[in-house]
Amino acid sequence: MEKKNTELPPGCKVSITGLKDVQDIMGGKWKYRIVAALYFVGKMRFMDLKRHIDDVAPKVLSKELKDLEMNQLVTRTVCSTKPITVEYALTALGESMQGFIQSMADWGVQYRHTVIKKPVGNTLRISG
Amino acid sequence: MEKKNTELPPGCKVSITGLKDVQDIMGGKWKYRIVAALYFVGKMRFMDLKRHIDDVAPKVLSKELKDLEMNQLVTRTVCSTKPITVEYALTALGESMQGFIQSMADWGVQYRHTVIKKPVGNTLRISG
DNA sequence: CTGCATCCACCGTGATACTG
DNA sequence: CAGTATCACGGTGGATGCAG
Repeated sequence: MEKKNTELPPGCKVSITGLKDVQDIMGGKWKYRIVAALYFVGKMRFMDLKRHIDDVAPKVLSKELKDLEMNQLVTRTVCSTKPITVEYALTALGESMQGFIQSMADWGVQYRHTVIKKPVGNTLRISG
Repeated sequence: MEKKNTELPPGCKVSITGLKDVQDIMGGKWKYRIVAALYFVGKMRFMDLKRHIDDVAPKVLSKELKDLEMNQLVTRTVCSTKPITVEYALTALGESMQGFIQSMADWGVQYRHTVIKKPVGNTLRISG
C-alpha cells in the first residue's frame, strides 16, 4: 500500500484528525446554533429551542439533537409532566466548545466588518 | 413582519451571524484542510495541493479553491512557465483564521482523547 | 408537546475522461 | 500541469401528517 507524501513540516501543530472530528460532530446546518443557544440560554425544551433557532423543522432539530446527544455534547431529559416535555442541556463537554465557537464567531464578525462591510445586526439573535 | 422571540440574554457575546458567515465560507469537506496545508507548507501548486490533501478529485479541489479565492482567503497566481503552473497561497485574511482553526483542531484532539479514546495518529498528516 | 414516518428536491461529492 | 465536462449517487434538509 503506497504511502503518499502527505506529511506536514515538523513544526506543524494542527491536527487534521482533530479538524475532521469536529466537522463530523458539528456537521449540518444547525449544530453550532443549537450549542450557542443552549450555552447562553441554558437548558430548554424542544419547542423553546425550535423557536429560538429560526423555526427549524422539527424533524431536523430532532435529528441534530440526537446527533449531539450521541456525541455526548447534550443531555436529553424527559419530564413526566402532563403532556410529556423534554429538556435539553449542554454537557460539560458541550460547554467546553464555547472557546473555539467564540473564536470562530468573532472571526466571522471581523470578516464581515473588513470584507463584506455590512452590519452584523446587534449580534444578539439566534436567527438572522 | 412578525418578529419571533429569538433574543439571547443581554450578556450574550456570540454572534450567530458570525457563525453562519464562517460556515458559509468554510463549508464543504476540504476547506479547512486546504487552509491548514497552505498555512503550514506555504504556497503550493495545484497538483501539490491535491497530493497533500488526500487526492481529492480535481473538480472538487478546483471548486473549493475558487470559493476560497472569491472570499479572499487565498490568492491564485498563474506562472507563465512552460506548461502553465498555478500557485495558491493564503492571504493575510486566510492566515488570520489559523487562530480559531487551531482551537478547533485542539478541541477535536481533546475530544478524541476523552471520548473516542482512540489515538490521533501523530497529527502530522493532511490526510487520515 | 415531542418527534417519528414518509416523501421529495437539491446539492455536494466523486469517478472518469477530456481539453488547453 | 491545470483545470473542465459529464454522469451518477447519496446524504441532508424540508413539508406534511400522524402517533404516543
